[in-house]
Amino acid sequence: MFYTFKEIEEKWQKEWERQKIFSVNSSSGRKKYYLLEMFPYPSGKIHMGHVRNYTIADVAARYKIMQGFNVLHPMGFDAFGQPAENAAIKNKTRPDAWTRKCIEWMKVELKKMGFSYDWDREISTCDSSYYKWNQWIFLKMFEKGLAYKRASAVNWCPSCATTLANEEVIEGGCWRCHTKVEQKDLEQWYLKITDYKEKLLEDLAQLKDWPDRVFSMQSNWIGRSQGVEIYFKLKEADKTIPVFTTRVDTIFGATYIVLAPEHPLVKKIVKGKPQEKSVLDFIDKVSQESKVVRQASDVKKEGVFTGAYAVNPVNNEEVPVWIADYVLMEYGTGAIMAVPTHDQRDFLFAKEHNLLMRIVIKDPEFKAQNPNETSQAYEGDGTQVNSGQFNGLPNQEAKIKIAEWMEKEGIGKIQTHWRLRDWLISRQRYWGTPIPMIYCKKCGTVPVPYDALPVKLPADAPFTGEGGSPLGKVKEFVECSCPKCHGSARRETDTMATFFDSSWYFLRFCSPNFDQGPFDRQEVKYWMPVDQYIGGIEHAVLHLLYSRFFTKFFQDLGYVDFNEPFTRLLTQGMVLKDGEVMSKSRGNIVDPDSIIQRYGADTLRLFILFAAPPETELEWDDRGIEGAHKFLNRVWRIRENLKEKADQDLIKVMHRLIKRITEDVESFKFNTAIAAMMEFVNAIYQSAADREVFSNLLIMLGPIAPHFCEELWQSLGNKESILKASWPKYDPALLVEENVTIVVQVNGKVRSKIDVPAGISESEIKKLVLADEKLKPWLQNKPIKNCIVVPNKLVNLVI
RNA sequence: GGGCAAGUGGUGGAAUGGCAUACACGACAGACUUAAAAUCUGUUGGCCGUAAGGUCGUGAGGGUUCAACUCCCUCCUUGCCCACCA
Repeated sequence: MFYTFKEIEEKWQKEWERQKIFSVNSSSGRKKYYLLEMFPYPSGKIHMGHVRNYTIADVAARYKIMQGFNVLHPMGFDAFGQPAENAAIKNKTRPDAWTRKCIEWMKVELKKMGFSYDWDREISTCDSSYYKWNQWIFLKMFEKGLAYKRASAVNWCPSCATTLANEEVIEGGCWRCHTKVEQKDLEQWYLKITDYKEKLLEDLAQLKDWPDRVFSMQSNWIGRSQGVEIYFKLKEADKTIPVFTTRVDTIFGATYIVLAPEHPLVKKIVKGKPQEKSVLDFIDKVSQESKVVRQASDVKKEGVFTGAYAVNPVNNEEVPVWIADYVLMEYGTGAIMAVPTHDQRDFLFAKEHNLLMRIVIKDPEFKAQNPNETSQAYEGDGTQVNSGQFNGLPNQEAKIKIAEWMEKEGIGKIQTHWRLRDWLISRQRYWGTPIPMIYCKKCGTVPVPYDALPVKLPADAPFTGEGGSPLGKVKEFVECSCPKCHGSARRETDTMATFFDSSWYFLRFCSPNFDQGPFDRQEVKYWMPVDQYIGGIEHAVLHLLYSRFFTKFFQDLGYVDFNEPFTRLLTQGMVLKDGEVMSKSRGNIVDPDSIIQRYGADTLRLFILFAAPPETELEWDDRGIEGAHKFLNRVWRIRENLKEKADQDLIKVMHRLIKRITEDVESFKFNTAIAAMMEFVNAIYQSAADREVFSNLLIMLGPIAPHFCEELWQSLGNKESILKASWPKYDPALLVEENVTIVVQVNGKVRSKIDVPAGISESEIKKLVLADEKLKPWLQNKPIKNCIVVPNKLVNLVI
């Protein structure tokens, strides 16, 4: 006999919607709880990753509702982006029509899962009522000098025909299509996220409930490194070359310096020298190499001598100036001091080109003082040698002393360098938020006035896929009048990166229809910050960093009174099939809808929570889903055998399990919570359960299998939704056992178990243990050296 | 190259100093059935043993401890992040 999941699920989905049971407002007297999942890109179908993400969140939401919280649990769509445009090119549709259809399909599937969303708050970033506020935020940033336009070498994806942010380049390829990224000189809009680098790094410390992984990924990405900028004077010209180092303790071993080939000084210092031609040839060669090739770590380090010399300021030694491909213009000062004995790259380069080496840090384990005897650079700690007045100091101590001394002497400056770059947000794409800027021949770059927002995206544009901004081809869009002089002017035709849209959507959910600003400050004050955020680890750097940046910006504007948007973060693991990530290209996709058809949403929810803890990878198993379904049927049948009065022992078991399940659900250990419920059900089958016992089981299973439990709850005669029932409490008095089983070990090995009354004294336990017949062969009258007693648990006899 | 995480039965996993393998899947057996499915009830880490029981066992090796999957050190493997970053 099976429960009829299809009818039951449809019935309750309709009922929840009719009652508007998940609609919330800020005027409730209850304590707020804001639960948020990373909103999806509307591709049209939900996949197992979505199911897992949203099921985890839904259990938490329903649990919090039952705990009496005022739970905000919204859903929306990150609707701008390239796939819509690509689909438009392929299927000859319009991106907005395609996107809206996808959203409708997706909503149907999300609703079939029974998720507890407040659909009244639904937002789509492609609605002008949303992206109007993207433009508003952009203008505010422009006002504050945080949005600016500059020409520079940018990452360019030839396949997507658009620029990419640094964060969107993964191993030299495009994050979306993996095409090798090229460098292109373009004038583009940037956001000055670097203004917030210190705060973004420091405030990570507040995020105690974030996974360590995300924490370290963010701090790696921001990449603070402390060191010294050292000034090397050029010998023949009145010029100084600053270099940056984190190893100022090795300065006395700096026997040459190396500039990046693009370094502006290079061409000046080689002028007229015999080396001029070889240097220019080398620069030419390097410039033709792509960044990817150049950054591959196995490539041999190449370089040439410039013919110039500089002076090492600590010992006035003349050192040759080289250029080499392994020095990058983008990092530090674009020039390095080379210490071949204590840096492996410098070592290889010096060997190749026969450059002077000098040991300045003595490896405590290694006796050689002659660099020729070493086969690699020593990068560890040691004692200073050949380092003038700093000889004999441990290098870590010398690092500080040398830096201070150099600052005093005016030959160096203690400095901090950062890896974080400004955020490039211009995209040469149609399906995004138009950047609200106007170019006037007379007035220059002029922002669109606030009251002229939104700058609406024209309904259609010619997509050729050939690159260049499609908006540039829409005459009615481009041509406009200058807000200042009213003369003829042109609009900016690039659109914003879609990560802009998702950097503040969590604020919009607090007041999704507010039209006086991006959000209602009172509502935000009530709901924010997000108490629990749930999503994929793939957003650990991009989206989470940008959202933190926006939040800090709003704080500086005085619009919010907190500095971090997400108090707790849970990053759910991926769903695998046969050990591999489910993907179309691998052809190992399991479609959630087919599982819902066959077993129902409740079974799918139960399985996906039971199969693995939320943070770890989950291996999809078709047999496991059968098991989950069987369990629900087993619960269903309990109702037929309810007794007038439950067995007293079962009640005790129940209280113990209420404790365990509550603790597990509270800490998102849904897999063990379900295991405990299964034990509970096994205990019921071995015993006699009554209505109350069964009700408690239903309430606790409710967040996991909501339709199923609502139906049984109603069949017990309850008039209101199970969501209005309060979470069961356990009676601590019933947890106390009269007898406990004590494990008896001899020399750490289990040899016996004895039942004793709970809470008896150590000496009584010892007496009982020594009387135990089972232990006789092990003890054999050997003297007992030690006896460890762990109350109510274990005794260990050491002989 | 650097950083972080993980490694437990046939499988997913549980236990974070105190009985290793909870719970489930799978497998095997029994009950019900003309039969099958479903359901219910058992058994199920390896080795030795008819059994009682013994013994080995949480990637490998070492250490701390009365006691280690758990803490420390070395190594191996896998995954993720960063990376000619000075």
